Amino acid sequence: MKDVVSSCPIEEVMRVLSGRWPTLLLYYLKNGTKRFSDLRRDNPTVSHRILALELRKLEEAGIVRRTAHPGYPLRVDYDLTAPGLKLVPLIDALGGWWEDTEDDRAGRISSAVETKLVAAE
Amino acid sequence: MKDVVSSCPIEEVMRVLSGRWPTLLLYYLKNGTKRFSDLRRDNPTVSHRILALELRKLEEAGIVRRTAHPGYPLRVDYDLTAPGLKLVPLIDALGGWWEDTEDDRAGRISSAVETKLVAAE
DNA sequence: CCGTGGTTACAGAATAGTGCGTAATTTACA
DNA sequence: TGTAAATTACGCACTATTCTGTAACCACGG
Repeated sequence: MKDVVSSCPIEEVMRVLSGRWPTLLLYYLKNGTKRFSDLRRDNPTVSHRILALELRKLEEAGIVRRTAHPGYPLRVDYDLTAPGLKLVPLIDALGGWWEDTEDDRAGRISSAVETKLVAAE
Repeated sequence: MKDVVSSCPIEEVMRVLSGRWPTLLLYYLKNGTKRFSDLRRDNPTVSHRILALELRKLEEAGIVRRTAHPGYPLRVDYDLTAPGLKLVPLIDALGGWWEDTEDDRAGRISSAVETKLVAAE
């Protein structure tokens, strides 16, 4: 995949929010600080490797803050940065949109454009 | 992977918006109706195949409307449905968030904004 | 033959999951 | 008392799955 120097910020946002986990992690982190194992419990379908990678990606994007406490057993906290917190309502808005428009999207009654290949006879 | 019947709508939204193209297509379609070849021109890095697939995904999600005009040479129009139009400002908001929080995300100095990156170009 | 919108077939790239290893301290238990 | 096992947050190597791209083909009127 080429590294196009995208002109629009939307492309850049999606570079970090794309995928199944980023928004979910935002969702769980908005309730407050969580540890690695908490996040794994919150959503058991993500593998530890991917969770670590996704968290690092979010950290590098400045959305999540990682705090490693010295000593053993290791303890690492994750929480949202200020930008991360500001992002949450936007993500929620997307979820709201999905629900609000459910009928409209599913029904697809949008118009009388039923001109479907009338090649029949 | 398993098909977890995701409890939260956010996961479902991301299922359709994830990836590089969906939001970009939204972006181009918000200016009005476009044909397949227009969209290819708008954004030359997407392959023929992927564009067709992405458009179909968006159509199935009820975000984009496909209108095939009978006759040859083939002609197909794409435009946003009502839900799709409502989605646009939300996507824009994400872009705005990305720009607004740029210093904060990059600098990660959550209390003071000191050096603004001067993009000299 | 060309151009349009789309599909299929195959290949290669990207992404995700599994399982093992690590570190220092605590606990388990004969 | 000694030794083994658990804990926590990963990293690494390997495999499995999925995604994306390329190329070719179809339909048809001109």
